[in-house]
Amino acid sequence: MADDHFIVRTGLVAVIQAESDLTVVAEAADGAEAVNLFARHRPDLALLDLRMPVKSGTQAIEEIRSEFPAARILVLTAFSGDEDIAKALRAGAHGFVLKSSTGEGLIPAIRAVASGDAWIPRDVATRLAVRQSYEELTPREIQVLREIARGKANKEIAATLAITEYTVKDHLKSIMGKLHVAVRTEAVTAAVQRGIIEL
Amino acid sequence: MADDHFIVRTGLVAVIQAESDLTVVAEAADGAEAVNLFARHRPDLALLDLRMPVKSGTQAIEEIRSEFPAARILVLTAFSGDEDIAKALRAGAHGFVLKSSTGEGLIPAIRAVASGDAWIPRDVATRLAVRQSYEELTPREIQVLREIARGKANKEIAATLAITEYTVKDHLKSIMGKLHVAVRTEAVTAAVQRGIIEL
DNA sequence: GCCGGCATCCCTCTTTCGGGGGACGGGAGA
DNA sequence: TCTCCCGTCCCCCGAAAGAGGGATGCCGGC
Repeated sequence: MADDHFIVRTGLVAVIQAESDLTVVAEAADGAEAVNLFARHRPDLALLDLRMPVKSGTQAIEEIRSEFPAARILVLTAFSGDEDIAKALRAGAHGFVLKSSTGEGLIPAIRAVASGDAWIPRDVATRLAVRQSYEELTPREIQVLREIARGKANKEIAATLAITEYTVKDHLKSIMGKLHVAVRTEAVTAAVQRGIIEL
Repeated sequence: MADDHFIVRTGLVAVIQAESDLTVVAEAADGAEAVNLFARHRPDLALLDLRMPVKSGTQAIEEIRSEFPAARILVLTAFSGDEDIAKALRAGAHGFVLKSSTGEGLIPAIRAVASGDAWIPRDVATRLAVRQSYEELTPREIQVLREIARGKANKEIAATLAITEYTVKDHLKSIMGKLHVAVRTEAVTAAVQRGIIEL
């Protein structure tokens, strides 16, 4: 089980240990630790937070799955832009639990994922459907978007990325088209809400 | 003790009950419940999350302090824009604990605040100092800023707020001046980071 | 071998922003 | 009272931004 908040880990342990057939075999505070501990303990299931220092939950999932293809992985997510969830799914997660859920939400998810089923709450599934209404941004576009979020003008972005202002404007056209927005400011807020970039 | 996440509440209870001289007398899942339970139980200390549904932590603090001026209040905050922290302080909080902190961070804070001292971690104090480097936005300015965050053009904002475009531009000038930024997009990101607006 | 997506460059034109100034009524406080 | 801040309106002007076109080279998949 991995989460960077000590309080949350304590809560999870308390909830899980209350079930006679469930045991927490190891606790990690970041993604890298999670990967190491998984290899050492080979648990029936990994419960991972997505936002963690050192190595993100998504990265941890990828590494665990590449080394142990049979690993069962349940993601614990708080606010989570849809982008994070989609990435975690692509990385190989089998289920999601929202941090706001009660023990009655968590325990069945653990049992389901451990026994080989998937577990995707309806609202998470809905957000994934919404997510599909826009296309994926290319790495270059995300790079440009990050600069825009920092308040840079097209000319400045062109200078830092060593391209012309024309190209920056083209990327921006593409970004706004994909996100279905008309101005750069909204492109930034939409991207933040979807978890494409962070502030 | 109040937090909207069941898992967090469970963790807090576990950590606090482990101390022989500390007891959790009541748990609330939102701000309104927190105010009610405080009035019923009159605890030595209230441990409150800032971001809660129904009624925010800050509102809860205000109401508790206005009814029970001697109430001792410790705030539990996760990421927290500086604005939230400053508001909580003005509302009458006596201390702050970061959600990432361990039991060794939480317990001394509880004891300190309960016994009448303040408890402000160094990094929180630093952020407050940073916060003072910009002036407070007026209600009208925040209203304009919210529209800007939604991607509205000055002309559109003027229409929805029933003022002229000149006035919108003037507010925007003032906003950018106060936040020390040069373009509207950066004004939005700066305001979000500081907790002045949300997305 | 062709097609699509990515990244790049280029041009034009209209609209919007952003910065500078000036002005006024109203309310809160020294 | 006088002053400061808020909210409002107004003007000018240069610099961005956004929308429309067209064009090239490269890579990977069918």
